[in-house]
Amino acid sequence: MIRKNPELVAYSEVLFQKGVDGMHEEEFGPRQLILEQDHRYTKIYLIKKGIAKCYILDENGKEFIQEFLGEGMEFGELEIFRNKLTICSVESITSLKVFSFTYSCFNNLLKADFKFNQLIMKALADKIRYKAPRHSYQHAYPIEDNILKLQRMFPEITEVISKKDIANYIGVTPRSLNRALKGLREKKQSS
Amino acid sequence: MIRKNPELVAYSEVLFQKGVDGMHEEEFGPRQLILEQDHRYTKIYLIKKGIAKCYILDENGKEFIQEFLGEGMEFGELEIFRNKLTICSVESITSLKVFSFTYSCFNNLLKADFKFNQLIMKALADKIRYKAPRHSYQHAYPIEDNILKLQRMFPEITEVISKKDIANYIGVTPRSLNRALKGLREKKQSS
DNA sequence: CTTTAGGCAGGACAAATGTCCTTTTTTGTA
DNA sequence: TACAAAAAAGGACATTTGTCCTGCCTAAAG
Repeated sequence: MIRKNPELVAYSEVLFQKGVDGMHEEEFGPRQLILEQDHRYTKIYLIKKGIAKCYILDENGKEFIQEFLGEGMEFGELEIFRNKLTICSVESITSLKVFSFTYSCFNNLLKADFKFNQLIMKALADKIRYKAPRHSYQHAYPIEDNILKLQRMFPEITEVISKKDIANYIGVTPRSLNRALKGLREKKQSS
Repeated sequence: MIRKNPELVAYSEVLFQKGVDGMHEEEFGPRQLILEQDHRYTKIYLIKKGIAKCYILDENGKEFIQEFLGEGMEFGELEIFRNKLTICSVESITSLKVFSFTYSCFNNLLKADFKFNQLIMKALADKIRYKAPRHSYQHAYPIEDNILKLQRMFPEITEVISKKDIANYIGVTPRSLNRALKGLREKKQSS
């Protein structure tokens, strides 16, 4: 559930070593807002190290977390294909090391480097494959089942990510998350 | 909410006229299962005419509709990038005319035809942009608001798509959909 | 004309989740 | 160590949504 893409980060490292024009290394501290929803940017980012969250804020100020981004995940890339505003905000959770690509650099790579093109294509397809079942699962199953699934897939989750973020990821209030966690504790004891 | 991509269908028409190898025209009747979840296929489809639904079935047999596909929408393409099983089933609603691409044809086009490559890249990005806010909106707002939004964006929806499908698209039971519709009718009267 | 199957509407109740608080625990800092 | 601020836990109640039925209506088939 903290998504990764080692292949893409490895290949980007190679490109960077080659001195591709328009690629840079950058760093961010924890809890920094990197992209803001409904804005326009001119760079694409790829995480080398650290964790970020990508979320949508609705008009009531509730945040709905789309995904947690780990090594090799890129963001800000959707806006290059159509000239549109960002749909998500991205904020670092831990401190972050990233590669940044200028738009023209990214476009050049897509055109001239078929391996890069393929990797980005795969990354987009993975994002779709990831998003689709997630929401239907969350809708169709009670909160407790969602928590169990999370814990199975990523046991150390509570050590890295706050309760509030976990609740926003599952799409429930912290109150409901607590209730479900209590329910699970009780079931565990009695068994 | 019935998504379209005229640019892609127009360009595919051009490719087909050129006689690209591995492209075919096919037709389906209404309510036909074209792709089944958790299976492997060797073709990619692109809708020329008609409407289909793309949905996920969970273990309890509930279906959650991901999107309604109209002209220019492609499906079966996610599985070509990673060698994986389909995550959705796709079923025609009306009768359907489609182009089909064999995997090798599709791969060749991606590699040799940059315009095609770009169009597919855009289509993937659009799918992501479409899915993200949809689920967060559905989660964050009551059913009535979701219905109003649907009706605003697509007034003739009830003429094409059954109540059950609409409910499965919003992610609620038909009972809840009815309740919400009744609520809306009452509000309308009193105003 | 009757029969039957399927879609649609809705009543009654149960269960899940949200809202609004208060209390407890943890954490960071003077 | 002590204090303030933030995060987490949970009680009480309201609201939303689901489940399980029943009945109505329509259309297609005998």
